[in-house]
Amino acid sequence: MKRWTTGEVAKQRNISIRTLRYYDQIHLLTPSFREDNGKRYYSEEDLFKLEKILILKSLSLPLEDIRSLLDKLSYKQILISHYNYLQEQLSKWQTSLSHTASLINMIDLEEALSWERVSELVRHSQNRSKKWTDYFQEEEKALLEKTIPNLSSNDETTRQYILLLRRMEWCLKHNIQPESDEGSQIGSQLIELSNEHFQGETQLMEKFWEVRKLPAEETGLYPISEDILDFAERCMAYAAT
Amino acid sequence: MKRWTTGEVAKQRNISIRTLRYYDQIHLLTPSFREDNGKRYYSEEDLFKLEKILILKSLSLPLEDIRSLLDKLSYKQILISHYNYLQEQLSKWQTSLSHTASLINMIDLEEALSWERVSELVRHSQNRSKKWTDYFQEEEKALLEKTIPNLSSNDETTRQYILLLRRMEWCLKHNIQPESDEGSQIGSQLIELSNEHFQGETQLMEKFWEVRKLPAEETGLYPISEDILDFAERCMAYAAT
DNA sequence: CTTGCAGGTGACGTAACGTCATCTCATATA
DNA sequence: TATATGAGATGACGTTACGTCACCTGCAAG
Repeated sequence: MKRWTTGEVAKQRNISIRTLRYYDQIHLLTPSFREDNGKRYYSEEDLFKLEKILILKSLSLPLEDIRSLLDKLSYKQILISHYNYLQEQLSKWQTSLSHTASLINMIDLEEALSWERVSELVRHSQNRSKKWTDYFQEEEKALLEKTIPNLSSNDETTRQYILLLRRMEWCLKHNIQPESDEGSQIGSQLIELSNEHFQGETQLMEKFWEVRKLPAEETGLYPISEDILDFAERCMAYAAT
Repeated sequence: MKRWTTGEVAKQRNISIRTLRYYDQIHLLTPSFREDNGKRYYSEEDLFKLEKILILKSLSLPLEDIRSLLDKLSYKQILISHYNYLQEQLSKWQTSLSHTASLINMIDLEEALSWERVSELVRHSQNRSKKWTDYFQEEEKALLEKTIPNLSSNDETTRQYILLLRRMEWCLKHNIQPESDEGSQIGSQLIELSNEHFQGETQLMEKFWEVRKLPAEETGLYPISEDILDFAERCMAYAAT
């Protein structure tokens, strides 16, 4: 019966030897064999168990929960709770990301950072933090019924639009006409985007309007005026020449 | 000149007293005044600084970085690095989320958990972890050029479609006809979704095809067959009656 | 005089290891 | 044969941003 040393297992599964020793220490994964000198040897069964552990770890489950999962196998309950937890985390990181992007863009536009302004928006969307055990009482329906509104507006297309919107704002501020190199660039990018995901002017504008609500509502920054839509149309007209 | 005690500040900014003491301890925010008995008193200026700290903290910046940001003010560099870091984190959580959803769905379908199968997909998308200092060398262009592909397919619409796809798969497996209550439900939800985001059959199918590549590619599970598209059409036809 | 409250200071605990420093044992080499 | 090397083992401390004791103090109310 083949047995593997810590080093071998570590290399195989691409984890550190320390990790294996730690798992032994907390009795998550105890090797089947131990030589007199203390060397650990892992059986095939052990490797299988390790496999499970790594999978569950990849779900960002805490090791303690993994341990109870491994034998008690009340999979579903715990996985659903975990799913809800992940969503919360995700939206938290998502908020951080969009705030960070906002700050970067503010710097880009060489505005002084107006802390009061940013402060507002941050405090507005402050995350009341829960622990994932809190979700434990929720029933399974949570999975199916739960909508994920905080992720709804973060596809690549939207981001591209936002970037363009910012650029156009900058142009307006600096009195740069749509009939310029910059305007032509913006226009052609708008057209490209529109070709990529839509096929008619109508739908582009529709998307535009959808996006338009975004920055004011979600980031609290850069409310977008009619001027910009006008500017956009002129850019595209100019770029089309 | 007004001065605030720890308790007052804590209540105002909705943080714990311990947090304030900790910030004092690590010299992140030292109150301007100190009574003989040791009581801390914060000035208006202190509150302003605290405000900045809380904002930066909401970007999930580590406190040490916040400290250096507060005076050295090399905002942009550090924010961009941080932005990249957040993206990495986000995609990591995203992966966890979709893996978790996959596992839950496997349980839903009452299949035995085939660890080997899941193992494959987990190992396939194993995150080589970097530290966010690694990004520090990247230039500013990273922000503009960086695409965000790992988020591109996680809007609400897509998720709804995926849920419906799973349900239809389940129906096919259990020989439930599109001309049934279940089928009618699915059909009307499909129509609703389609009305919500598109206005024609053509575009619905387009989106469908786009989504179709998803599960096989991203989750590695449940490759979707022509049968399902057929099933979908019949559901919608039935629901329309 | 006691009670309560609002403040203070250590000190330990947390999750999942990374990173020493130090030790043992077996093998390969000079 | 003496020794250098490598692969293993075992503590023990460090990490982050605080939460949570235990215990002390000063001040006003009952």
